[in-house]
Amino acid sequence: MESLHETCKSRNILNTNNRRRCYKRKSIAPTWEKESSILIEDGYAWRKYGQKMTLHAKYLRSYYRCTYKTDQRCSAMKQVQRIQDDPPLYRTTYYGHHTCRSPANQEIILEPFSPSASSTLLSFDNSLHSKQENPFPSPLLASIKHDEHGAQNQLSALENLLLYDYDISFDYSRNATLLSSAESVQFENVFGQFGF
DNA sequence: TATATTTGACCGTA
DNA sequence: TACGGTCAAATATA
Repeated sequence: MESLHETCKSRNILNTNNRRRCYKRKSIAPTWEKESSILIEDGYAWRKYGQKMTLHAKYLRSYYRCTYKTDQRCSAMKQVQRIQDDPPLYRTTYYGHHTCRSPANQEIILEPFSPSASSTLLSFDNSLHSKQENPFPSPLLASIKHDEHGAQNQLSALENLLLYDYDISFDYSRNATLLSSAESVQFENVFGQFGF
């Protein structure tokens, strides 16, 4: 297989200092996508490598890749697009999976939910069939780690829900709602069960 | 000094 | 050819 560098050389495409650049663009489908009223810290180390104003968007789109992309060949990337101003709403799209083992993701400790935030919408791609394909633990699951005792059974039940092709909206009034299943089901006091 | 972000230009794809 | 994704030099920050 020809390397990118060799491809560039063979095509006479040069690099910096009067040289042109050559790179491959991703052609992969998003791993998953999330909309949130807050910019949730997902526990991974991201490095911003660009931002762009897109045609039909009112706000800049930011491009991030894993900090350990070069060190550990981690291919994870994400895009953050602000889609609404009031209330603030962001769409985060993830591409690829983290293959890095960094201090940041060996022990994921996330910020607690902001009480002022109204809701978080998680949407899972059809290709998402296992927990391992989730690019990072859900904020809910990560937060539950703080509760060392109990909640394991309930956690498993919720975890299973997360693995299905549902849109689940968690709000901070301690309710969780299935958004896209055939039946609209609301889980009362979900967070209460976990001691939130 | 090392690392991260900004920013304009380059490049691939539709 | 327009648009969006990426590069990399310049700049900012710790």
